[in-house]
Amino acid sequence: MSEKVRTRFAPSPTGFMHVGNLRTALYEYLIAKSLGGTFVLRIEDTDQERKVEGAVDIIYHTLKKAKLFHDEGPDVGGEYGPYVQSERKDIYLPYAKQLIENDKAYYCFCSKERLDMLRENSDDIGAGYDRHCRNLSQEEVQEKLNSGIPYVIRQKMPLEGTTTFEDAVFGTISVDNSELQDQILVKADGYPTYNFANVIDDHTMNITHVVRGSEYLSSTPKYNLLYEAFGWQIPTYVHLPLIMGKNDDGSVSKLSKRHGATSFEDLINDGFLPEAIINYIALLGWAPKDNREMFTIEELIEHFSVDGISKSPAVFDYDKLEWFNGEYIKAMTTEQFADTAMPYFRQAIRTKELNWVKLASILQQRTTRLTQIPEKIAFFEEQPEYDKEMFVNKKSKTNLDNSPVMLKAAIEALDALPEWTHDSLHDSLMELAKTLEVKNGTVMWPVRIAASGMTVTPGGAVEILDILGREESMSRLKKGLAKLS
RNA sequence: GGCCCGGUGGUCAAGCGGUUAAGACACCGCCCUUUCACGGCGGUAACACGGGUUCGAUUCCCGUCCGGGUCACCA
Repeated sequence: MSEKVRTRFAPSPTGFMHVGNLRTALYEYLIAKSLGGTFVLRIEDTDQERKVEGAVDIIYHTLKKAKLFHDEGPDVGGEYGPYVQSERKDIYLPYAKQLIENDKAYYCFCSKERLDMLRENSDDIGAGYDRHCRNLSQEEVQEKLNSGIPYVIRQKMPLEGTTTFEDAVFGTISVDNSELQDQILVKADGYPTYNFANVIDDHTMNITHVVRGSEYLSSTPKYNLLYEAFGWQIPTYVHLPLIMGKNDDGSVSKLSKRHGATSFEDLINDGFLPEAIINYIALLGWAPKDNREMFTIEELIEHFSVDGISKSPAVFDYDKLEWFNGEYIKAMTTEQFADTAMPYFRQAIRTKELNWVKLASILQQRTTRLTQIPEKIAFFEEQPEYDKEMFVNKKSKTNLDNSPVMLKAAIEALDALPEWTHDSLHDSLMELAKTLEVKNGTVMWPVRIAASGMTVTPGGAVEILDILGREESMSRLKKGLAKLS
């Protein structure tokens, strides 16, 4: 019984990775790794109509960026392949036939039109299939088969009794069998449905823990019946609470586009770091024993356990994600930050050659999303038009009268500077404030405004002058003085 | 609508019969400070409701209400 733990991530290639899916993958990975097990990637592409070009690559790419490395899968191989359902097409039908022989499934020749009619004519939303073909005689079946009428294979649900299963998160759940529909196992095109393929694949791939969103909770009894029909060992079910989004009216519903970014790619494009995303979603529906919040993926493996998983749905909080992101940004070395921020620097600074590391150092502490960077530093490239009222600041005790005085004095002092460095600038301006007997802010404020044209800037006057360089700085300060006179 | 699941501050969440009901995000205030931010300190704010069980219920049971999920030849 002490078989090795195996979990699987089984996305269908739809073209993007919803954060809910990502979190499922994360937990599957964590369960496997924390128990010394194997994490498998399986592509569920049995719906030929919904195939999307390049979607599988997005899955590989996302998993890689999120550092959720699978041990087996279409791209890395493994002894339980193939790992793409469309390539396993031939293995499902024999199992379905076996079920038919054992009276656990049956051929159904009902047309789609008949099914549609059934639905339309029923006032009960949950009426479902009327089991029209359930009791066809062997001869009738053979006759229809021979005449080539398209068919599907349906599961024969017990008409009475209850089905009970254990879930590692939700506990014991029982459902009356009368609630269960004779669901389709094999579609008319010969492909298995998700529900059927899943059971066959999970069993043949030796999956021990079936981890998925709680939207599958209500179809789990059908799975159980299938496992029982085959006489297979039932896996450990781990159903995860759903990730919700907050609607404008305050209500919540399954996280979707209207709530904001919902896919990993969207989040990355919004300036979030993969590590921050992973860290945040790990805590959405799971809590460690202690109060810890910051976790690397390795630390998650160490601390994760199924009993920390919560039952109630969680609202995705972009604010908290952003906080995590800021923490991860601050934790970088300046060089690392300069490196990852470079594309955003380039977006704003096209012509000037600035000292990127210096720029990075003043930005790092105040960046919570990479996408904020360009607008914050655009003034280095080109000074915006600004109003002279910006020189007025109560806290720094500056106004339209003393600002030009301060500016003029600063220009003279800086002009006399033998070298243009952060320290020399700092000392010179501080000295100036002392000599003029004003508070530091009174000289710093006008200088910073003149240098940047902005009331809020990354870094103070000294940092900005330093990065701007002597020539550009002096030019801007003089322009500022002119504006005031 | 039937069935299933859930319900601790605005959000994520500890708690598992006796607590001043943690912590984090957000928000507010103060301090630091050449702006903003960072950082430090402090604050507002919660057990959905009604019955039981019990010496004692946020915790256990039942009902109500509210929320969510699910009822496809989609996954």
